[in-house]
Amino acid sequence: MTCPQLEELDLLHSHICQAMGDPKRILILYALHEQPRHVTALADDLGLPQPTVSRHLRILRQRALVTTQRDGPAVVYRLVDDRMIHVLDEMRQVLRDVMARQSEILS
Amino acid sequence: MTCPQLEELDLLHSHICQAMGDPKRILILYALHEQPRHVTALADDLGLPQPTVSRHLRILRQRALVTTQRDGPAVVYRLVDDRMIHVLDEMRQVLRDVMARQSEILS
DNA sequence: TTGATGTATTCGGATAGGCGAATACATGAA
DNA sequence: TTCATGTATTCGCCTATCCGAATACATCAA
Repeated sequence: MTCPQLEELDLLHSHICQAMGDPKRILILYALHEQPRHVTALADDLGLPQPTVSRHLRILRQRALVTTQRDGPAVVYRLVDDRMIHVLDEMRQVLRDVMARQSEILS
Repeated sequence: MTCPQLEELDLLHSHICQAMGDPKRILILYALHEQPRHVTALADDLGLPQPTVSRHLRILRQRALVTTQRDGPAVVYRLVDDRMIHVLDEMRQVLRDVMARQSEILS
């Protein structure tokens, strides 16, 4: 890499964005913000297959966005930091504003 | 898609995250926040090849994160909305906090 | 129209990411 | 230990992403 500014923190930063760069993972994050949940509960609530949810959760855990806690044979997933939801909300709001401005221009 | 909650806005939302999910694009966004720039200036300042920067800029433009303005044969790129930088900063801060908490636990 | 400058695209190859289906693994109760 | 429940992983396949290198395209001045 010839770009000296690409340091470790930048990589981690982009990893976090990447982790949120899948619509199903965004749904999972919002669902866990609403309430920590077992994998199966999450799968049922979102209408997704359990292995799919489990795979996405692994990614979110590797990126330190969610954490786990055993509950008998089940595993409870919860957000590590609720501020990430705030970040997502802000992003969503900016997106909405930009879209609104664009449709103003087009009309 | 069997998941009814996966609507258009969710897709756009994840597209934005995805757009920021590359370290070079994060650098580009911060550089443009500092100052709008030509493609070549951006490439020089970041130490990246011009075609690479151009390709990344196209992605950022398609996702409505940056906008363009001709300046003779050159093209000036600028951020559509500076709040996206604020979002990135917040994300970075949360990341830092989480990392700090983890190293506390490990020590 | 030609040349200089600046920008965008194409091509090919390598890598990563996503999914369904099947299956392996872990935990606790009986 | 055995079973039931819940979770994680593997496999094969397909698609998406990224890059370097080369090249095409756009704009303006002369």
